[in-house]
Amino acid sequence: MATLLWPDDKSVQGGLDIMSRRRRVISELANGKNLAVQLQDLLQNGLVGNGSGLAREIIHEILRSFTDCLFLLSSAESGEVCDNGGSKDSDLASKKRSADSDSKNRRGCYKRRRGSETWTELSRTTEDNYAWRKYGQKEILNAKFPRCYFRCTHKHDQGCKATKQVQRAEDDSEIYQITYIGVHTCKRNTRLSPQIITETDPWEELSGGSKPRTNIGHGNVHVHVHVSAEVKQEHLEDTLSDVTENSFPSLGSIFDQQVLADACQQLDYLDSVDMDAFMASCIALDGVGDYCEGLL
DNA sequence: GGGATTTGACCTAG
DNA sequence: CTAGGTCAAATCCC
Repeated sequence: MATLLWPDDKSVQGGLDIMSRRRRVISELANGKNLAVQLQDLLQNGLVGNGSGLAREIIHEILRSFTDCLFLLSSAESGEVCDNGGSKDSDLASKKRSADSDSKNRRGCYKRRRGSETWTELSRTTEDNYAWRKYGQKEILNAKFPRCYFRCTHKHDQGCKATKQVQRAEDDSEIYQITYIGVHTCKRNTRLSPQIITETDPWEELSGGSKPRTNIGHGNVHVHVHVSAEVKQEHLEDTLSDVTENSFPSLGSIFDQQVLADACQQLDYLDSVDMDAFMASCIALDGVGDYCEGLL
């Protein structure tokens, strides 16, 4: 599914026309469907050799495909183009050069970006398959832990406006609430192959320390409905409700939440999955793709 | 030396 | 007025 070429920043920010968007959605869905079929074949033949790793890669691509489709569809619905921050200088160097009056007066000039392209995940890891650069940390009122602010590493070289905020959950400090704001418009070459979720202490990483600074991820499934194996079912259901009811209101009816929940859970438990159930999940996801395609 | 992080200042939205 | 989001100089680290 690496076949989807993300447009450059301008084309996204300027808004894709309906036909382009439609073509991309169809392309993504077709790709997802093909991958689901590949996965089905793979599973029918048994996961011998490195089949398990391959299956995992295919799964991640399928999930990413649906994620991208949802983004395309949701932004088409709302008609919004998140051009926030457009008033900001995008060129750090020129900002420095223009110095003094101008740049200093503009410091802090920004628009808050919380809009329809915002969603929240609960996860035991702060990592995902993107490269993030931390740009701030704030103590939040009545919050036990500070909130950390990340922007895409490619903000300047590719104009990617994606940001995320990471905050430890109050009640369960093992869980991180990750709010993603904006869609990645950078090219996907920064993404790594999916990897296994690790048990490292992400907060230690956030707070500095000797670990690598670039948050290039482990397999924190990049789908709105990410579920790490340890997150409880109610978290999953909350997230699903949030996604379908708030982020994609008119898409909500497409998804049988339980079907998706089961599917996602099965995908995360690949190692110990019941193959029949897993196959059913793949078919369910494939069905979602068919349904979307039918709508277009 | 260059890229990433830290952190106080700055600014806006509510 | 204040909480929260961002900037950017200083600092860290490879």
